[in-house]
Amino acid sequence: MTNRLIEIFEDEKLVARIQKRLPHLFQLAEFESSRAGKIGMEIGSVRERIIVALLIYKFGEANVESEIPITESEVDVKLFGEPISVKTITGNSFGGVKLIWTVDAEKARQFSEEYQPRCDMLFVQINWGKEGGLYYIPIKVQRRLFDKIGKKEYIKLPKAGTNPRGVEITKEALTSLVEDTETKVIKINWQRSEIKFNPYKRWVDLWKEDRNEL
Amino acid sequence: MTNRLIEIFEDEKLVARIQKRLPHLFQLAEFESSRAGKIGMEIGSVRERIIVALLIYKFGEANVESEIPITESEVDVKLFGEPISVKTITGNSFGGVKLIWTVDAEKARQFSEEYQPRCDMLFVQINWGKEGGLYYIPIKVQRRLFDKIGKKEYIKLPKAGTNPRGVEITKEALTSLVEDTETKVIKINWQRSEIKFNPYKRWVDLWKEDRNEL
DNA sequence: GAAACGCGATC
DNA sequence: CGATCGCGTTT
Repeated sequence: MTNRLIEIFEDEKLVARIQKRLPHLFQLAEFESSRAGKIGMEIGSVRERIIVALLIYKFGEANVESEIPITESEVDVKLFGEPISVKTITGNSFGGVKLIWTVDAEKARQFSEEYQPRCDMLFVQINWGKEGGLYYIPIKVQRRLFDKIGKKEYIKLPKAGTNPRGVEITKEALTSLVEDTETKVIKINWQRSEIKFNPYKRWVDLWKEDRNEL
Repeated sequence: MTNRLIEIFEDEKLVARIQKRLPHLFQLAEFESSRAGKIGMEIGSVRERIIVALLIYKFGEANVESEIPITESEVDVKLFGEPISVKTITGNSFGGVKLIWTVDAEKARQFSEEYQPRCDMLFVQINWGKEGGLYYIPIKVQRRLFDKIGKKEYIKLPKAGTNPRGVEITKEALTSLVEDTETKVIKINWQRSEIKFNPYKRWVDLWKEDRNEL
């Protein structure tokens, strides 16, 4: 199977559409995943849905397998049968991206012993008011770097005595992946649009509504 | 400040509305928090929004402070200035409810040394096809039990060498809280209604849409 | 009942 | 930077 993800990056009209529209869609996602203006980590799942919808838009429902259990490790979606992991992060730094959401010291160490890149990755760097991008990091790029620098430089274990959320890829490794010549990117200028949103209104209306069937 | 939460449980029309409508609203929440029919833990935040909307519906926006950062520990909302924690769980057992989402062994132990109940609790037991309920567990009930049985029987630490998500209240403690004579309950018969939902449709439509401003 | 697992922002 | 924290379901 040749890799089809690359077609997104070569489709000029689609690239333009992504550049125009992704910031707006991700902003909607923020409203729906926030409380008191602070974004929850579950934003990641909503953004993933937006990226999967992009795959469906480009390749058609028949070629996008989205029926993957929500707690499946690593794989989020399959395109023409090939697994893809979707990861998103906000800011200038490439630090903090989790490979697995495990904190227990022994389990984390065990993971790091067994880990090997297994999945193409779609990585979105959000950077409001600045530049970021949508990156396609092929599995072969990940493997090449992993084999070159080794797990000690590639994987960052949760620090004991603190309150982390999982095992990370090091900032240095992710930076190398993103800069690799075989990594594809669509640069995105993250401008906000104006949106008003009240997360409770919908539910208050449903509580108020007079309907006999409910 | 006398406690106003109790008014929900004494308002017969509201009780009837909750019994009729909560299952439907929580079912909507499930669709929006699922992938491949499996529910993600973030369902808790959506259900919380539904419960907060209920407070707004009953007491008015002016008396419900919902502007609390999403990563605030323990407190989810304030009613007439009093903090409330909202917790939800599915099933027959009262096990697995987290007091804090910390797994690191040292931090978890430290939490258990310092913990004391500080918040009224609204607890929803979902039990599809069976009976469950919406419980109001006053802080004084929590404190009385905590002082009686002690932290060792009240708090369950994450088990080392496994992959847990945090520090729990023991099943035995939560069962006692729920059965306390000062705990209020609205019994709920969790019947499902029929709903169709495609989590990607909305986003695919937004990708397709032809709009110049986007 | 025990053990598995998802999702990064913020101060 | 280095530290903090939210949300339970499923097999």
